[in-house]
Amino acid sequence: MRVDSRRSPGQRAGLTRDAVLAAARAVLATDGIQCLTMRKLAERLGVRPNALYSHVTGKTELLDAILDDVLGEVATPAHDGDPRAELRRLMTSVHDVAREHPDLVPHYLAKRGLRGPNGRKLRAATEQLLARASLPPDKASEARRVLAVYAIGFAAFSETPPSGPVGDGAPPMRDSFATGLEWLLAGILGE
Amino acid sequence: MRVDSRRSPGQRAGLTRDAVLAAARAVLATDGIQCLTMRKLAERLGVRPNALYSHVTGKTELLDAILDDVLGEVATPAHDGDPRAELRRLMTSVHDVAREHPDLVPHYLAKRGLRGPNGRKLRAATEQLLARASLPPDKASEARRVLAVYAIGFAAFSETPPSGPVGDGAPPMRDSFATGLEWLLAGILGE
DNA sequence: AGCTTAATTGGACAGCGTACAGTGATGCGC
DNA sequence: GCGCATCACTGTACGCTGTCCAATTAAGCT
Repeated sequence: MRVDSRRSPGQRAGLTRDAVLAAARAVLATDGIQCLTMRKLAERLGVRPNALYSHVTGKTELLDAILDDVLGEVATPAHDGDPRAELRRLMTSVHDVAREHPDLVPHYLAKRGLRGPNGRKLRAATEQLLARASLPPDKASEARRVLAVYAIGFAAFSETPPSGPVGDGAPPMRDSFATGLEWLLAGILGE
Repeated sequence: MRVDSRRSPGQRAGLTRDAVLAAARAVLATDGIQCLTMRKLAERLGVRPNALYSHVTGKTELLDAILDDVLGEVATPAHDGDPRAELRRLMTSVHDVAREHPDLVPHYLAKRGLRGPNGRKLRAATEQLLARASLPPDKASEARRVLAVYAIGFAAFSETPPSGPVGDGAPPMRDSFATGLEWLLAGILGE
């Protein structure tokens, strides 16, 4: 991936916004968010740091874009399944995706909201499922918020539990997530 | 607060760890976490930045200490009340405190866990309430985790909602929190 | 072919957290 | 009360960060 052929000013490296995003995601996956720095990213792309700013307005926009990309990995619900089952699958998928990209969760929580297109799609899909479960719109948006908070918030706590001595009696995180999710669904949809 | 009298090396400024923490909390409250920098903090205390390192091992420890301080603001539950009501009050207090210190929430979520003494106290209190509601220990720790995730996670989403046009029909955040909390308590304690 | 546009470099700036060595007041043992 | 070790603080500096500006040149359009 690294192309460190020296270039004089004016020479092009053939960068793309997508290439930058892909490289950033690679760094994120292998080295963590601490190492995702403009300079390291540029070095990996064989480019001076400033070059990135031709394809990205800044670091936060970069992170926003990656975040929305990742949100696209969430499994979209079927249009005809049982709403309760689909909601369960959808929120579990959200939770799983969040856990696969732990470094992004704090950034997501800091930005508070699903601003990108994939995020909006996700929000719409959730609300549609709640509507199909015949919740009135205001109840639906309330429930959607509760579910989103729960799914993402849980992911924030899930990684690297301190895990003192081996197996401190607590059930694995994902099972705890499923338990709480059932409670919430019961409250939202009635049992 | 600012004492910018020049000092030559060797002269003392009479700093205390508590003074540093207090000043940090003040900066946090008035200017936000972006402005909470070692240098700005030192300036406010009329001191060179390095001086802080005599009372604090680094910035992250500083934040940890503040975080645990803040956790001390949570209202501790009564020892004899109805467990369900006490749990409701306790988690609402956690949520309120988290909302009052929004900048700390991401740091809390990044650290994942209640490491300081106040945090441990909080955890113990919650688990005790759950035990008094006659949950077996493993169920109790699972439920505690679910509740903590919910209360803190919700706070992460609560501040400055994008709030497009005035009043977009969604109920206020705190009410949504209460609604979801009832759902969870119903699931945990049975209804 | 000429001209505009956009990608890239070189260099720089301000800011960050923090380490190291020196200095001198403070507090403790006698 | 004296001597000495400790510790809080300054001065300086290092390496790192995100980002801006001007100069350079390739690519694309007419």
